[in-house]
This record gives sequence, C-alpha cells and structure tokens, in this order.
Amino acid sequence: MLGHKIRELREQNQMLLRQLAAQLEIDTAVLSKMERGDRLFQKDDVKALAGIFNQSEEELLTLWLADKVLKAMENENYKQQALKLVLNTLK
Amino acid sequence: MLGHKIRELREQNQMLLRQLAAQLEIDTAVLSKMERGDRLFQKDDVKALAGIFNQSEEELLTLWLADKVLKAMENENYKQQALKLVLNTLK
DNA sequence: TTACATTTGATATTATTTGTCAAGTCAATC
DNA sequence: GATTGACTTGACAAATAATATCAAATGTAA
Repeated sequence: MLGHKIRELREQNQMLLRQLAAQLEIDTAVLSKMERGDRLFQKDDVKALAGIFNQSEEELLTLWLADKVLKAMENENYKQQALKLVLNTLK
Repeated sequence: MLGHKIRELREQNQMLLRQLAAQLEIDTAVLSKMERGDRLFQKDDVKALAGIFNQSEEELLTLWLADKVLKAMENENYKQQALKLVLNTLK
C-alpha cells in the first residue's frame, strides 16, 4: 500500500530510485523492494518521506501500519473476524 | 485474548499449568506466559488446544490471529485507520 | 515451615528481518 | 546488435527479534 504510493509520488516528482534512495540513505535495491511491496519501509524513512513529498505523516504512517498488519496476517485464515475483534477491543 | 480464554478453559477443567503444558509438550513457564499474554501461542498449539478443550479451531485461531495483529501494532499510532484500511482491502 | 502451583528473569538457541553487493532484466539509443 | 542507464532479483552476511530452557522468586494453602 505504501510502496505504491511512494512510487507514484517519486514518479510525479521525476525522481530516480537512486536519488530517493540517496536522500533516505538506503540502498537502491532495498528501496526498489520497498516500493514493490517486497519489504516494509523503516518507520523513520516513512517520516522522512512525508517531509520529502510534503505528505501528512498520518497518511503515510497509516499506510505503513496497514502493510505491517497485512504482513502479520499473510497466509492465515479468519482475517476478517480477527480484524473486527481487534477493532472492537480498541474502541 | 486467547491466553485469557485458555486460562478459563483450563481452570474449568481443573487442569494444572504443568498438566496442560505436558499435553502440548511445552515448558510450564512458557505456557504461563502465553496465558498471561506475555507471549503468543504457537499455531500448532492452538489447534491442539481446540482439540483438548473441544472448541472450534476457528474461534481459537481467530483469537490467536487477533493477538498477533495487536502485537504487530503495539506502540503505534493510527491503529484504527490502518485496521479499517486493511479490512477494506480484504473485501 | 513445607509443599505445590505459578511467575519472573537470565541466558542460550533459533528464526526472522535487514543490509550489502553482484549479477540480471529491460528499454531506449546509438 | 552493442552500449547505456534504470530498475530488479537473488545470494549471503549482519543485526534484531522470537522462542526455549532452566533456576530462582513469589504466592498460598495446609
């Protein structure tokens, strides 16, 4: 979810992967994987990205957390029931 | 969530921690932590517990997955927004 | 006090995540 | 069809986190 958003923002800004990777001080290969959803971003990088692309931290961190949750649940059954349970316990 | 349920079931069945731990072939100390919510159960143990206490796997695995999600989100902000996002992407 | 059930904390083991780098693919241009 | 540049992939190492094991601590009832 976040990877897709970042790729869009990067392309809108005509930046190369290696340019953005340099700003984040991470390896280009890793950023490629993050944008493609193979890896999670680091939380600090998400905050930096909000600054770089002038997006709200809330929006990007929400997407990031959603990715984390999806990863925690991948290959499991009863996802929806579990999510609803969690939502209810948070209320 | 699951730990609490298992403790209830164990006490209803007048079993000791070490008895249940023996059935699951895990250390008593570890089971204690699992029931108290300090640690997640192993998925295989959840399935075994459904058999031992004659509960539906679906119910217990749902509680277990909810615990996993809660752990993945602990200490983060924007939990509810993220969960709603995930729920929507699953639909 | 003793005996027993449970909890806690320290350490060791194992698994997962993350970083690094080289080689690979793919288009565009020459 | 060779070269260049952007991106992707996969293998391996390093760092981090999860799990197991065990001894000691706590709590409690007889």
